[in-house]
Amino acid sequence: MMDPGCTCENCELRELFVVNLDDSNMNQVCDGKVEKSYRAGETIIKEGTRIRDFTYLKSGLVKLFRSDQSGKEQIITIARPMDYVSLLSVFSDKHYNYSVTALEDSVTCNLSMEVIRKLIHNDGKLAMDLLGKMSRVADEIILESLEIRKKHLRGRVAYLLIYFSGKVFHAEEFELPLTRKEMAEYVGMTTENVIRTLSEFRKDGILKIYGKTIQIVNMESLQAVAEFG
Amino acid sequence: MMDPGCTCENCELRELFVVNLDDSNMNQVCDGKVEKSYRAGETIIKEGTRIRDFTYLKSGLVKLFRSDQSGKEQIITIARPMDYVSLLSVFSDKHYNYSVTALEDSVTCNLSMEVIRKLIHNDGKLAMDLLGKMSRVADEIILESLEIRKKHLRGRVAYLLIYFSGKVFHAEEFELPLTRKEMAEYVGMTTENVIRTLSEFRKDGILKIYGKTIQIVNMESLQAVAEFG
DNA sequence: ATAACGATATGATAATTATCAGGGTATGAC
DNA sequence: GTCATACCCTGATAATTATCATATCGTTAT
Repeated sequence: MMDPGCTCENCELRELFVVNLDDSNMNQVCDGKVEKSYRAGETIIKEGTRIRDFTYLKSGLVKLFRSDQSGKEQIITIARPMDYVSLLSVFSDKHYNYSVTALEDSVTCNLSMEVIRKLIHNDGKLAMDLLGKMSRVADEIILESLEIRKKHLRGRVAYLLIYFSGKVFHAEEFELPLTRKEMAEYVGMTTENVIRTLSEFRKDGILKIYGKTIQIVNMESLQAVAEFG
Repeated sequence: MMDPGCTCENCELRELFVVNLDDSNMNQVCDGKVEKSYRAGETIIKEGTRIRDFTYLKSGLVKLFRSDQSGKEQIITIARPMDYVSLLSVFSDKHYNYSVTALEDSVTCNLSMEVIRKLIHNDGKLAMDLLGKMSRVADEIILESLEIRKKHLRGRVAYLLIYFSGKVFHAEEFELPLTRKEMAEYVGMTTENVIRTLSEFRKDGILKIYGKTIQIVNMESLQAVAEFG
């Protein structure tokens, strides 16, 4: 008999994570599954915590970051629905070496690492699937970081705006899910310079800014800045 | 009967890659195996090339890097023996998005991706092993890049010297396997400033420099610089 | 309502880093 | 041998970026 609380059969994640999982395995995963809701700003994972779950983002938006001794934070990446949240150290480490907090209200799906490990042992297709995903995610983070590193301040901010517009919100007008300070922590510059750069873009007629709401008026210019400037 | 050219049984890599591979699988891997030698400076993998092999570094030292349109190179990481060489995109991509060249004379062991894929399908232990390794390698690259990003020039150069001294050569005196230009490409600064910074360390009595040979005279100071300066 | 706080904003200045311009030396091609 | 080329080195200057000071705005706590 099925656990009545198990809704994985209809979960949109099934397709991604467990394309070819048969029903018996499916139920195994489901039994260990926990869904958790978080409000914007809430901590989902705290650096240093023991890794017990394999965590997916079902809806919302989160940031992965780490803090140094002095408490300053560096944002590693931003995860969207269907992304891993516990993506980096899950298979190589006992403890998280980064934190995760919700930027918007979010829901995660937590599967027991225990169960995942067993499944991988028995299901080669799943293993290949996971290797592919991990590989792609790591790849993207590394290339993005190299990309950002070689840009000047204007290019970095432009890059970030294009990222949100194109990859996250699919719109030329959107509400920034990050504070100016967080934007700075993401692309490695100071808060003041993020603000200054946004103001410049506004003066140049590239953007309109209403607090956290950004409207990209001239996408071509912005792209040119991201590319060269 | 065994292929007489197959020497995997005694290969030091066996331990790493195929700890629990049984003899039948072992032979499968061995049959598709090719060992290749490269001279310092030779290209091992060229960005954009189709991925066919799963490549290990058996001996030597190599750099992974990518080049932008204008031909400028960014070094992603340096791989030592027992490291993957094809580490990033192997499981997620058809083509390499980075190049690899030998810094010292090197030998690689190339296994057919085809065979690896099949093995993973059938061997859960191997799959977990690979997931763990990939996870660790990606983790290290990402954390290193964040680490370097938050340092000033002096800290970056110090970091690099400590890396070579501690992780690669296990000695306080060693021959730099990178040119000053490559060091700059690794830590994201200009060649001139790498040279200047090395000179400063020399004037401060932290290093002795004889061309490519570096002797770390005052490791405590160097570590302090890497940490704070 | 007011105080306290954090986020946004801008300007002036200082610090850091890149660029440019000029040296040298070594190495391999011819 | 000498030519070209790539590497190493240094100084002067320009460009970029961070820091510091200050002000406004909005939110929350009291």
